[in-house]
Amino acid sequence: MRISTKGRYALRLMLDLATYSSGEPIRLKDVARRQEISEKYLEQIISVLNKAGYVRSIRGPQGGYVLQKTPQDYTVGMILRLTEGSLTPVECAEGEGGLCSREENCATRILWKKLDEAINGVVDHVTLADLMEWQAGAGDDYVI
Amino acid sequence: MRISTKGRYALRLMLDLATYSSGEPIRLKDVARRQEISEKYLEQIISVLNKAGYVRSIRGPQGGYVLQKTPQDYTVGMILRLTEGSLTPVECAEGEGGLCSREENCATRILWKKLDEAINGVVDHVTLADLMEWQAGAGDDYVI
DNA sequence: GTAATTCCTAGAAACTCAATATGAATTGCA
DNA sequence: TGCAATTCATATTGAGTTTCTAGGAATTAC
Repeated sequence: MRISTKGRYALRLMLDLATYSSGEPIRLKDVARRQEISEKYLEQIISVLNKAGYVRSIRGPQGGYVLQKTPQDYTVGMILRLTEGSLTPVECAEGEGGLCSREENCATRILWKKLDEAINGVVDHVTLADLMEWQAGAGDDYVI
Repeated sequence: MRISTKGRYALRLMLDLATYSSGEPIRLKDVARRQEISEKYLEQIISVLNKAGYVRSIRGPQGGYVLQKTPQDYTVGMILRLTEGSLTPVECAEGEGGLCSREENCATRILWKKLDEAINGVVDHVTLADLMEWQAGAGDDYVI
């Protein structure tokens, strides 16, 4: 039950854009160098974020990317779900059901729903702005 | 970030053994029929549970499996970790660290630790006995 | 001794992951 | 106007994982 590199890199990418934001567009090459991630792989990842309107791209020399909104407008859940797909641990735990004949009286489904809620409780309440604060060193005593 | 069928089947297998326990050993063939899971696949899964001492096997005719302990002695976390491997969402969030050069001031690591705690908070507090109760229909108003 | 069961190992088809490769499109600037 | 820097789009690939299936060996109640 691992978060893939795609989701993790997307998060670091967005956090990098937030951290090094200065009005000027930020080149992917610089993100790749700072985060030690392949630039080509980052291209694929940011393409998803771009199509979703999470970042704005400027082409050509002096081009790059900027965040579309402020860091507190992006939850970790938004970014992970976009790049990673659903975060629900079991398919039958999302939506209203109808996927499984065993659904009535299915004890494990109740379990998966609880697990889903616990995961959402974290990812939907932490924002890029929180990550920036934690980065500054105050992370250990932050409580959700 | 999905739980694989192996972990889910292991849980249903253990729950089935708990539910249909009667002193007599329970044949895998019956579990397979009730749970609609391939018997051959179940063999592989129960082999892990057997080696870990979670179930006891009786060979030969009238053979089968029985739970080694009572249902409240098995947490969902024990069963999933055994069959699924670690449940930690990102490798660097388990143990004491030393895996990553970026570790100091790594905001995302703090996030992954929080997510890990949230997941453990569910799986380490729900037992097979809880699942049995939920199966009986009282699931919806159960609160951890 | 036979049939019912568990036990063991190998293999295979499909899928996912984590990139890499190649080149086209766009555009600021000399 | 043309060059170079950047984003954009698509295809491919190698490794690994998942989810089984296959075949048979070992054990044992009757």
